[in-house]
Amino acid sequence: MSITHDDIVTTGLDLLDSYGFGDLTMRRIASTLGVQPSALYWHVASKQDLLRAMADVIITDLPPFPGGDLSRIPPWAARFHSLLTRYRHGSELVWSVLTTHTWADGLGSQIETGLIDAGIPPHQALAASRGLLHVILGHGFDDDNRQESKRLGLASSTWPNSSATFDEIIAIFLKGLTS
Amino acid sequence: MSITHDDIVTTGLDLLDSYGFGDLTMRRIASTLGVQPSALYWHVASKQDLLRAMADVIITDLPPFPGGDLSRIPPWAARFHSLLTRYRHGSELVWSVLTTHTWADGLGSQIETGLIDAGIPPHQALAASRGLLHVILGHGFDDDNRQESKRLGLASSTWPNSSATFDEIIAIFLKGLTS
DNA sequence: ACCTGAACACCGTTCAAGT
DNA sequence: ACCTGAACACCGTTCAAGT
Repeated sequence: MSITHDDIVTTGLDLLDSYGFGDLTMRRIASTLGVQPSALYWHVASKQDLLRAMADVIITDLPPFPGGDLSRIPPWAARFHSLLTRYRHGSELVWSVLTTHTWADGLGSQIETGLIDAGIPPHQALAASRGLLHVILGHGFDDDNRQESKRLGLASSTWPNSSATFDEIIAIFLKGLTS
Repeated sequence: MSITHDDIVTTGLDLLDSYGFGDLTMRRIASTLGVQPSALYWHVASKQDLLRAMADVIITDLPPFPGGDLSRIPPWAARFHSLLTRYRHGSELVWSVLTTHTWADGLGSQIETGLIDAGIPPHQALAASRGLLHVILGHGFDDDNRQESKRLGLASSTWPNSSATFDEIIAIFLKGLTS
């Protein structure tokens, strides 16, 4: 029986969870699937391509950015945050894909037009959309690394609940946008 | 004449500028210095160690976070941003060092106490300090990548002045903090 | 003290050849 | 159609040995 594209993506996400982003290699995916490394390239154009497909899976349940009503942004952001933290190193993966693809422009401009739709002046909407994305992804990435440090025993001092801190940051940002 | 620790750091920063973060390798640094790769390990414990030293150079002129007066934060943030963009891929480097070192805790808690000093409620100060760092580093990283895309000819549509957008984001964030 | 030489255990990717 | 085998051009790091 043949290996499928989905098998590769699923195995990639599994290994991301158990070994982390830095140790996610094509060769390891291949050997996990019991196949030669070169076999992957029949189903996948490159590692970048695979990472992009994995990121797509992680954020596949992200609802469209809510336009018109600013009060619906915090729950949307919280949802985004929870999707990112569902996989270990999920933020790092999504972030790395976002920065190397036009995907960022897609989501970024989606947020931007949503904000304009909600009455934010256009010259602020671009800045706000970038700030929002960076806060969300940066927080997730930061959480990933802190969790990693704890796992390695180099735990820094106690760290407050991440979701509460995240909500607080979003609240601050939104307040600045509307006042 | 011998190679020095500073030579390695300087060459590393040069190669970062001309080849980017992904192509910054120990072997390339060594060959640029006319030396064997293994020779670097007499002066430097590991690549991580070297990256940390490079990041230190990049942000060496960053003034301490201004406590007490919130109005001094925007120029401080702008200074930080300009230091990050002085080197190509400087944000990526600093960001990667920040997330793997206790350095983040150092700068993070410095910002946190500065905010408390300025009258921000303590339960907001932690969230705000993280948000501020993520906005600054995320923006720089994003700029790096956009510049890179332009350099490779895959330029997306025209992109407004980055510093103005950056200042706008900081302004939004501060307004949310004080209102 | 400082570097070379050689090795170890890896990478991503390509491509002819097999089935 | 799908995979193997073998190679190419790389990595970071270690360590005995040279000077």
